[in-house]
Amino acid sequence: MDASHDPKQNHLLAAMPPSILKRLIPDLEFVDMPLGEVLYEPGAQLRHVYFPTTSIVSLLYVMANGASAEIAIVGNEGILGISLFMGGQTTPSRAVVQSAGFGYRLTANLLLDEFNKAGPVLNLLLRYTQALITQMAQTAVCNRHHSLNQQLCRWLLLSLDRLSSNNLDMTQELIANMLGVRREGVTEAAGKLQQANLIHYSRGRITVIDRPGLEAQACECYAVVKKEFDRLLHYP
Amino acid sequence: MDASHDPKQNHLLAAMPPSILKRLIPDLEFVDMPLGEVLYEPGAQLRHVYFPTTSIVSLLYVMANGASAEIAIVGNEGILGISLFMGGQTTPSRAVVQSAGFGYRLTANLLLDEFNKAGPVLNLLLRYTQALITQMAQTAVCNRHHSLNQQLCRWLLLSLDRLSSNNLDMTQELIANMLGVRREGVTEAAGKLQQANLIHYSRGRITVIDRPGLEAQACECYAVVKKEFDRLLHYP
DNA sequence: CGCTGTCTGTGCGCTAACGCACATAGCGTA
DNA sequence: TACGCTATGTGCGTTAGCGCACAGACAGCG
Repeated sequence: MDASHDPKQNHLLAAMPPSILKRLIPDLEFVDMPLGEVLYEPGAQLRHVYFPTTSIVSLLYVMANGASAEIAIVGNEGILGISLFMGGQTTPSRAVVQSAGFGYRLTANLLLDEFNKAGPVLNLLLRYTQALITQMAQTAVCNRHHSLNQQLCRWLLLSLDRLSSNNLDMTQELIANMLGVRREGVTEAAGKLQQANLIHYSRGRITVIDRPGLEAQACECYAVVKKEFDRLLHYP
Repeated sequence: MDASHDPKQNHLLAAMPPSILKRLIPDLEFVDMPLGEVLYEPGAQLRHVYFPTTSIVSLLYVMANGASAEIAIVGNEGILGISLFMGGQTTPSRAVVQSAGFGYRLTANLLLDEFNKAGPVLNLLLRYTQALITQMAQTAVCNRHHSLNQQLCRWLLLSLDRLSSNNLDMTQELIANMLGVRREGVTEAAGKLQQANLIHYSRGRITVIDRPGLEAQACECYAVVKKEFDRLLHYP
C-alpha cells in the first residue's frame, strides 16, 4: 500500500520512549506478511515478536476436531507473541495473517532483555496472567462450539480444582448465570449427570461422585486450561 | 474450613521468593470472603489485590441488558486485580465470590512498588496485553449472547479499525472460520447488510459503505473493546 | 472463447437452546 | 405441624444456527 515504511506505523513501537526505540531500530526487521502466513503454531517456540503495520493477524484457537474460532484480532495497534514476555514462551493459539501487509519483527532475545531487568514477582504474576488468558480464550471457544452438557462438566471441574473438597455449594440458578444460559438448561444437564451417577445434588449443594466420569464428558477445554495452568505455574 | 491459615495456601504467594514473601507478610491482610461479595466492579479503582486461599471468585462480564457470562474462575491458584499491575488500573469485568472462603489481600500501592522498578517498555506492553485480554473476554461474551448478524458487524468494524481503508479482502468462507460459524450463515448475514446498503461485496472483497450503520447493528462488544483500547493505549 | 475452480446464494430438515408458564419438593421457622 | 420461600422439575411452542445438497455466478487462464 504505502511505499514508505516506518516502524512508527505500529502504534506500540511509536509509543516507546524515543531513546529505547532508537536502540531497537537497527534490530527491527521489515517483513512481508502475506495472506495466510502462520506466524506461530500452538506450542511452538517463538523466535520473534511481530509488530504489524499494514497487516492484520488473527489469533485462532483450533480445537481437536478442527473447528476453530478467532479469539482476538491484532493489527497495527499491537504485537504478536505476548507469551514470550509473559514468560510462558508458548501459547495454545495460532497466529494467522488475515489481511496481507507488512510489519516489523524483533528477535525474541532482544525483547526479553528488556524484561529480564524486572524481578521475580513480576515474572510470576505475568505467568499467571498468561494462564488466565488461556482460560478466557478457551471460554470463548467453548461458548461457541460446545454443548451445555460439556460446558457444565468443564465448569464443575474447573471449580472443583480450586477447592479441596468434592462439594460445591451453588444453586443451578447461579451456575446458569456463570455459564450465561437458562436455569432450566442447567437443571436438565445436571439431571443427566445425576442419572449417570456422576454427581449428586440437592438444594444448592453439588457433590461429585465420579470425577473421571465427569472428565470424560467434559470438552477438551477443561484439559487444555488445566494443562496450561500446570505448565505455567508448576511450583517446584 | 481449615482452622489454621497461611498465606502459602495461595499458590502464587507460595511461589514467591521467600525473601520477598517475608517482606510482604506483615502487609497481607487475612480476609473473610463471603458468598456473593463483590471484590470489584467494572471500572472501579482497585485498592487491593486479593489472593484467595479457600474461596473461589468468578470474573463476570455483565452486558448492558443485564445478561452475563463468566469469563474466568480464580481460586487459590491465582490473584484478583491483575489490571492493577497490567497498568490499566481498572477492568470492564466484575469479580464476585462464587464460593465462600478466605483469602489475603494486599494494598495496591505495595504491589505496585514491586512493579515500578521495571521500565517503560514493560509498562507499555502490559497495557497492550490488558487491552487484548479485554478483546478476548468480550469475544467470549459475544459468542454466548449475540446473533451472528451482530457478531459479523463487530468483526468487520474491529478489522477495519486495524486497516486504513474501507476495503477488506476476505471471503465469506474465511470470515466464517474466524467467527466459528457456517459459511452459509455468513452469506445470509452479509446479504442482509448488503441489502441494507451498509456494505458491498463480491468475490472476496468487502467494501464498507455506511460505517455508522454498521456500528448501529453491532452489539455493544465492539464499542467496549474499542473504548478499552483507546483508554489503555491513547498514545499522546 | 470456453473451461475450471472458487465464491456466493438458496432450500430443507434437524437440533440445541430459548422464553414462558406452571408443577413439585425440600428446608426453615413460627 | 403447617406455612412460605427457594430450589428444582417439566412441558411446549419458537428460533437461530447447523449440516447437507446443489444451483448460479464470476474470474482467470489456456
